[in-house]
Amino acid sequence: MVKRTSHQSADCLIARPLDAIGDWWSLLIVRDAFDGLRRFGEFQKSLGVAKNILSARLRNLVAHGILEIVPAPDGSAHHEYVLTEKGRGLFYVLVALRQWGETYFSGPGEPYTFMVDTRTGRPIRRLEVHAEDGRLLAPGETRLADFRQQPE
Amino acid sequence: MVKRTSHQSADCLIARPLDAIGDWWSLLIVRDAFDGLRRFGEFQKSLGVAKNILSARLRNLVAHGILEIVPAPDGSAHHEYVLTEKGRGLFYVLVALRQWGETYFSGPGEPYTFMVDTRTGRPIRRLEVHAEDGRLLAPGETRLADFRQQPE
DNA sequence: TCCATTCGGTTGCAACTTGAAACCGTTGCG
DNA sequence: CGCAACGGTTTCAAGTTGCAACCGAATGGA
Repeated sequence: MVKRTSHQSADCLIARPLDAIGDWWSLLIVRDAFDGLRRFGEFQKSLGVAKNILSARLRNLVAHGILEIVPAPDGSAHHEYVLTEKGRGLFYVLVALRQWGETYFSGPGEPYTFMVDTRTGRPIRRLEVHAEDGRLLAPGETRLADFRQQPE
Repeated sequence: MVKRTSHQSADCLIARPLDAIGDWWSLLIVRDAFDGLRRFGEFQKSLGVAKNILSARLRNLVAHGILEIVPAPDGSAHHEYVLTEKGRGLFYVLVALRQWGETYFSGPGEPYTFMVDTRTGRPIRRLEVHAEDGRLLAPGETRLADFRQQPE
């Protein structure tokens, strides 16, 4: 997608995930996959993206092990795209993005939706970052550490 | 950045944050801002991005209220870019991305870094999604609900 | 004081990417 | 069979990216 070979950031563990995802469309595809969408046509209708772009993004997501192609559920000759375990790991990224969106982008009067617990239908809690000892950490109360600095 | 006016997804609360951020570079800029970088040149050196691109991304982040320009700390005539409250809200997105990266992209033998509590130097906990009643929710155990379906 | 260098960009331009539309083989279906 | 829908690929114009050159203001040094 992007030529990341040239720009070796100190922190590849943000850049490489971003590179694997590919672009914004891909993340919206993953979101739709969480919503149960599986077929090329479903994604295309939901996102309104050009078919060649969708095709390329799906191929990239499969190549990076985020989606996988499963033969067919109903014996149809068409295949479907489903999230892998790795792909389901992006759940937390989507929750974080969505809560940020809820906080800063939900204008009044808009069709406001939010995430609820499927079982109870009640809203989920906000994400929190906790220290090992359980203390709540605010943005900025963390830093990056080399593994050698860590007691194991 | 991207013409999102035409593709009205059912769930704007993922798409609009993505649109506000702009692109991958922008998220790396925000990450660097969390690491304490503030100056144009610092971002440029850290990311290795072309100056016109960096310039455009910084302008966009400021326009969306994620960064703000502050005059100068040391009386210098140059200004600096710092995270706003809204920008600091992206912390959870970065933590989620990074934990996903740690899980699936840290090859053995690589310079492995991870997030630690600044106070204790110990690793932070993994993000979790909790229901209102505190139950731990796995990926897929949530759905989107319209506010009208919600008891208040 | 004067010159050189760094900082923080803008501009020009070639290469690449994106996206709308047309096309196309296969599948499902009456 | 015939025909529409599915799941793409191809084409091509328009837009974006990124390298490199440039540039003015601020800083530093002799």
